[in-house]
Amino acid sequence: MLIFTAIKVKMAQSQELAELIRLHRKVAGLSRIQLAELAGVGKTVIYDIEKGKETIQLDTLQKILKVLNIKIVLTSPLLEDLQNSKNEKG
Amino acid sequence: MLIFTAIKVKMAQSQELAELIRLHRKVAGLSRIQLAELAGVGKTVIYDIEKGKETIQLDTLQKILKVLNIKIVLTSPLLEDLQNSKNEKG
DNA sequence: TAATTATTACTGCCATAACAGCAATATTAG
DNA sequence: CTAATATTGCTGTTATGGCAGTAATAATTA
Repeated sequence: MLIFTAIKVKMAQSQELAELIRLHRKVAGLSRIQLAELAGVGKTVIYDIEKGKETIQLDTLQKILKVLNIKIVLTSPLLEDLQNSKNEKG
Repeated sequence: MLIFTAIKVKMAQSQELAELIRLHRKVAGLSRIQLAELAGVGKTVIYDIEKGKETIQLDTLQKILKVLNIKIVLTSPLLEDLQNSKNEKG
């Protein structure tokens, strides 16, 4: 488990999707095939993503992220404003 | 600008991508064509997304989100642990 | 109201994402 | 070490996402 220590720093900063997936998969103790089966996608997609492909489809990515317990959060100034004005009421 | 008030609640909860994009586009005062041109994608994609298509490609989505100033953040228990142990050092 | 312009909805075509299958490369057991 | 197993890397094929062009609809103006 120590092997990952090196990756950690890089990971947390870069947010590179490829390494994010790879790290989570490794920590979960899954092979690409296992992850693919759990996510209900082909094994090639896992390979592609970890190779850095950015043109994968959103729903495919979501299936994979779900298995790895990774959440996608969308934020924006507008959304934060809405969130605030909701608490304050208007 | 009040017209959006109704959407707000639904929006903030559902995080539905379609409405998220649509709202941001409207607030920015952009037509689909304008948004498409700014993002460097075809107009059809905007139409598809706002229609609820989930099989768009990640890079295409990112181009659009960038124009609308929406950020994608990925979170997970593992990532939070790494973040914490980084501050405490080990 | 009709005419004009802008925006949105739809369709066929082409490039390619996702797939299955196979080759190459670790990893483990004897 | 070799054999057996697991994992990863790669390729050809196929279904489809993204595109340009067009039709339909909505908004604007006279």
